[in-house]
Amino acid sequence: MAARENFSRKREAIYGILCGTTVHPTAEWVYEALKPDYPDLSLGTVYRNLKKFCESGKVRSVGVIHGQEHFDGDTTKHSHFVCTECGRVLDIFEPVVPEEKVAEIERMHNFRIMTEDILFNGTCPECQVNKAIE
Amino acid sequence: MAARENFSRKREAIYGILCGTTVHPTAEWVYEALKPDYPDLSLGTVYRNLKKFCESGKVRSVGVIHGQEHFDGDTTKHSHFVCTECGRVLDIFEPVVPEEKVAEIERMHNFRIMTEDILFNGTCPECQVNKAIE
DNA sequence: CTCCGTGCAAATACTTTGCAAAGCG
DNA sequence: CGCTTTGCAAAGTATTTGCACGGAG
Repeated sequence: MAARENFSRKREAIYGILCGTTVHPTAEWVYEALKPDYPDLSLGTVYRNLKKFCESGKVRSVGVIHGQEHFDGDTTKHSHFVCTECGRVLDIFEPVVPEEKVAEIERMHNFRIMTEDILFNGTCPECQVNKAIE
Repeated sequence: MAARENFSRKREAIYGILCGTTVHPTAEWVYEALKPDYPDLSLGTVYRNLKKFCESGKVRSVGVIHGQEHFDGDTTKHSHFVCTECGRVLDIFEPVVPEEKVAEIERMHNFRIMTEDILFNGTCPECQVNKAIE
């Protein structure tokens, strides 16, 4: 490899790209996106770091969509929309579950709720247009 | 095999067990549960039928949890709670997302929303007790 | 005979892991 | 030097698929 680009350089890059995109990438996507700048990057490293980020809470998993896990560098509370046509994952920042509803469920079932994953499925604007054209 | 238990018998059994349990099983679980009664059942058949059920809408996927897809024979609208300790998946029948909220999001983003997957993560009553004991 | 459903095993797809080499302080 | 991070390739796990056979109409 070139010279001295080890240590956290790659890790930072992985984290950076996660925070700098809104596409909710897969490990593969991150790998491909970083390869030009880090030609010797390995997919295993991407997986390892993504896992680490999730465990430490710096990154959040959107869930497994079409067999691949998608990640999100934005850990603030928000929901997602998955287009069943193109597979795109989009953000929904409007709150959808009232706080008191969660508290109520915790009380009724005696659950301790830590996080919530809200996923809407349907057709995104672009794909609605495309379908209309065909 | 015994004699004449082919055709849709196994398919019915798979569907039946999905509707008759509340554990939100994986393919593997269904396979194990049915093996005593259908010793020649194959895992591939379970996967094939689960997929078919999901496509036809008779069964719903709860999502991939700990690397395995979980299914639900109850397709009425409800949410789920996943215990991060034991992995259990429990039902929440209280509505959590107000209808009008969904309509509002559809309008604002121009999405066409077909389904929603609501997943809460946390600790179930049993595991809270177990953790308290340790 | 034809079609559908199946068992079995091979093939995929995604992700994890062991190990030795290399970076940083 | 000791600890961390990585590349690489092998291993692992979950799921899908090809093919030939068996049962139903």
